[in-house]
Amino acid sequence: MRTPAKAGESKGRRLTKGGRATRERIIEAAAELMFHRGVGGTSIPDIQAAAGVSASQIYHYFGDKQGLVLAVIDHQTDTRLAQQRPLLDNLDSIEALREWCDRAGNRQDARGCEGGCEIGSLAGELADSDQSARTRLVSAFDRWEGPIRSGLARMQARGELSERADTAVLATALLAAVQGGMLLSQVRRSSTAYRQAVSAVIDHIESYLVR
Amino acid sequence: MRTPAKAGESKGRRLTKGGRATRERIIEAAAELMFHRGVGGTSIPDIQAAAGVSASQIYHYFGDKQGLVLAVIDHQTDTRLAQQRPLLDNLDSIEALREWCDRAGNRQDARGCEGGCEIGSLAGELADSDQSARTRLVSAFDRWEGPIRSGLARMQARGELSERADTAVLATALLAAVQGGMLLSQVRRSSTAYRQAVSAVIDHIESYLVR
DNA sequence: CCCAAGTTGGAATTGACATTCCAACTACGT
DNA sequence: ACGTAGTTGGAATGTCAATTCCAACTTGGG
Repeated sequence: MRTPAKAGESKGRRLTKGGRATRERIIEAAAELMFHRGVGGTSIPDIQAAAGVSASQIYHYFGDKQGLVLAVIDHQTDTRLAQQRPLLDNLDSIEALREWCDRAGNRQDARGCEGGCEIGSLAGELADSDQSARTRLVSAFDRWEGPIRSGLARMQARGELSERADTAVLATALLAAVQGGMLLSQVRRSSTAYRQAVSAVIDHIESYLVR
Repeated sequence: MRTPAKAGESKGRRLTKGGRATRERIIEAAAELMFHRGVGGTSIPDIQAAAGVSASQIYHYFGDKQGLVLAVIDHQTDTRLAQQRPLLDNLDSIEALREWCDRAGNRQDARGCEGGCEIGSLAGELADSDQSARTRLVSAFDRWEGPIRSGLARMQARGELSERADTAVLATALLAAVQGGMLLSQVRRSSTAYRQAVSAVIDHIESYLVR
């Protein structure tokens, strides 16, 4: 017996090929707008115009604005992580860590340091106001931090990283440096702070290298 | 010859004792609300109710909502920095750094990890949408980072910190760790990430200690 | 005491936004 | 081909926010 599946929840929902495409188009347009103007600064009419759809379509596929926001969080998480692979899955050397961080810095420069981290921005705006959004953001950060920790753990298992190193803590510290660095860069319109913050933490990780 | 001073700009403006009090009351109520609900989530009517003033008073003292937001940024910056003194002005030992960071962590716990950094939250929301807000946020972060760097520089001048240490970079890294750590803590509702992130950077600074 | 300037209340205006509704249209399995 | 279910357009609704206005009240200096 299938759950009735309220409108807007894609689970168990039947979508035609066109429907799926429309749904995607809406999410992408919304993600883009929300990244640049914030969730609160992005209205449904804005999204309608950007995606070229009517209001009823948005409500048909997402139920309400909050539903759309949740979908945007998941979409940004998937997209961002996919973008970082395969680097993200091979962070098991200092060079790999530096390369990975450097890529994000270049990306930030490429867009003139406008906007910070796609996930971090959503987090700052939604963490306190939307409980279900916060939950998804928790898992977004977990999905991000996991591969970092795994890479460090592999280095440690191979004996390259001292046993004294707490890979979980180091992974958290690096993710925090990325987030904080991005925020400072966004405000200062220069990727320098990001690069310095991240580099300092990697230097610290490097200090745990064996021999 | 005095500039005409448009309404809402306090410079050169004549305020009675009561006027100044009202102005302060509005800023404080607005700061509180904006911290909890975000700038976009805080309406003028909300502020009216919280401060116990009428709409005309807000517009009389600040011109428009943006003017009020700018005042809130400055207020939060002043308040936050004042709150951290005298610790902030004496960050010239590893213990002092740890103590200072620890205080912020306890503060975060005390409020159940709701809300992140007062300045960082404003930064995330306003950096891309309000140019003049961004400018003030730049100076807010500079006023914050300055004392950190000064403390480190003093340690270095005293010969406690290696010449190889770049105090400016380390100060930026620490501030970024604070910001990123606060964001993660806010999302995860646990100060652990903040403490770990900040602790890792201080460990790194410690590695530059001479002998 | 008297006026100019500062302060306040509260209603009115204007516009936008989230959301709903329903009628028309289309795809697809049987 | 047929009908159910999915899809779409676009107008209508109700709410609420930002801002303006103006008249009345207070204060402080001369």
